[in-house]
Amino acid sequence: MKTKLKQLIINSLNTLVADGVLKSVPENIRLDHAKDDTQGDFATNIAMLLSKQAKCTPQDLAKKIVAKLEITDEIEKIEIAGHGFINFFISQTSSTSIINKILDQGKNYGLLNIGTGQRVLLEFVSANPTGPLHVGHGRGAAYGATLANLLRNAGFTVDCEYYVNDAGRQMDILTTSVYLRYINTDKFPDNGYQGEYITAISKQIKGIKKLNIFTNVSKDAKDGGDKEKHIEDLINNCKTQLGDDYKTIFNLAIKHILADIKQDLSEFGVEYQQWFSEQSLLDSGLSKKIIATLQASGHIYEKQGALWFKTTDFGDDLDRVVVRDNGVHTYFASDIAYHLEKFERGYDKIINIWGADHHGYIARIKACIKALNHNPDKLEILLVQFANLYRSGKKIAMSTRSGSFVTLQQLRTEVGNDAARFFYVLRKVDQHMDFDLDLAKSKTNENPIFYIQYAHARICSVLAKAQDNTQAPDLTLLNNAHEQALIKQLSRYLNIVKNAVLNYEPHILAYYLRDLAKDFHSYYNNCEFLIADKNLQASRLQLITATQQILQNGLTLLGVSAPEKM
RNA sequence: GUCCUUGUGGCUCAGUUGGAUAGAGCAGCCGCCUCCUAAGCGGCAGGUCAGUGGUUCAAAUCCACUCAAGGACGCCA
Repeated sequence: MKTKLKQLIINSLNTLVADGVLKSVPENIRLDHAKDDTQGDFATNIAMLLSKQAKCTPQDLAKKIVAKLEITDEIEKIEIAGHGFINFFISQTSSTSIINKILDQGKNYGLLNIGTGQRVLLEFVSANPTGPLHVGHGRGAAYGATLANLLRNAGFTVDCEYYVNDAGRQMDILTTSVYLRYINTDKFPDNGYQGEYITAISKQIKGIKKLNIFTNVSKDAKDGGDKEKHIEDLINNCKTQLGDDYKTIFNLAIKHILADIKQDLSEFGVEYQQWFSEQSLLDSGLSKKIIATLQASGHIYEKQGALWFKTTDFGDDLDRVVVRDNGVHTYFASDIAYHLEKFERGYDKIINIWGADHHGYIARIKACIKALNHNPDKLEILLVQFANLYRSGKKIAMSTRSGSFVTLQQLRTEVGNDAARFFYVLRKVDQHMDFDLDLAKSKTNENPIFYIQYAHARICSVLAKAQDNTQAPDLTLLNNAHEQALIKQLSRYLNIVKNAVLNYEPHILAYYLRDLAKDFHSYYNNCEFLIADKNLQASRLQLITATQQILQNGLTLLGVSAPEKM
């Protein structure tokens, strides 16, 4: 309908160009859904845009455009508003046709072909495997999974990937922490991982010697020493004294934690196609090879015993270290290799969803992509702001290291998967989010997810009670204000889904579903469906069945269930 | 100090990419179950869109500056 109208407008403009009124026709014509009934169904601002060119007032130009407009029977009337808007009123048979379209296509209604044939790599969460996921990760998980759904719905082939940081110092701290719990020392370091899950893992260790690894160790912070040095010494003792057993403990720890994370995400409806190990980049030598390549091409230089990437050549404000003077590769070195690897896998689009704290990394990652002769525009980095957690009106401080945090799993069991998925996605990602635990836990109607699901359940309930009706529906009977509002809302769905995916903004869909549910609840309270007039009943049931379908399709995209009963 | 994000009723947030009288939910007040699920509906009240200037037919939206909040700026991961 919209494209048809656009074509009619373009035709009209073209004849005006031929008549010498206009010089040229713009490529893009705005045709929006009007927000008010008095403004018709669609509105265009074209007359205002071109009035200067036509050297007349917007109103006069609008009149000329309308005069040249071919009237089809789908258009009921056309009005020119005071400012120069041209408002189109669509005939009823044409507007109700959306109902049949939705019913015909069912689950497939809303599929788009924007991304047909394009492959997307979507990386998200990628939390360090040093402990369970907490509520901050939950936001990235919900957003990423929903974005994947939207992209697939738009025709893209999407691979979701989790980058596992299973290399580096944090892994040593993890391993040492587990061992310290195993030997059950009372001298646990400040800088170790103190969560209870560490103790749980340590109980799985069997047949490894309990040694005193506190010999020749510098003081911890609480004794006036340096906590970094303290744990460094412990790690070294652990490694040298345990030998091969160290690796055993390491493997045990990471296996457990990863299994936990996978299960957690899976229960949250978040599935990955790939889990990419950082260690594999070191093992395969790819990391080393790339550094050599970059060194050969002059992008990496040596200073004070360390290797530096000249990211300033590509817009970064400082050069960055890739290999420390002790020979250890930095996290950044792995990241370069990882991203190169991603590019070489041949995706059309690479999307990273990062926590807002990684903001400083964008410039340097894009820099090395340029240095490696790839197109940095292929990589899109989306930042998700932190979710602050509030309990009893107070912000909860969280730290993985100290073990004081609310896990994603705790949140899920407290508020339920549906509410959690929806709540997370209800905010724009670049918006700081206050997650009020008490509010989310209180199962009242303050949570909009119940409102939407309730609308769906109500429709199911009505349809279940409806007896078989052989009467054919006559959609022209759907002419009261509630019905027209609902029909209009349904006709917005395609556009909503399109906007949500193009902008990577699932919240657009979330808000739409709430609006749709509102129109339905209003209809429900004002009109009866199961009535004596079987003809009208059949028509109304068609309308709410279409509504049910859209609610279902939309909720599915958001990863939320559409219950038949509540 | 440099960079990023944000600033919209008492609270939490939308605002279809520059459009028509700035919208929801919660909290407040007043109404609606003999009826398909009251987890619902209807109504009232509540705003100088942080501020100033600019761009144009039109600015919450774009530009500049100011103010305020949060974050990022390691040979950490």
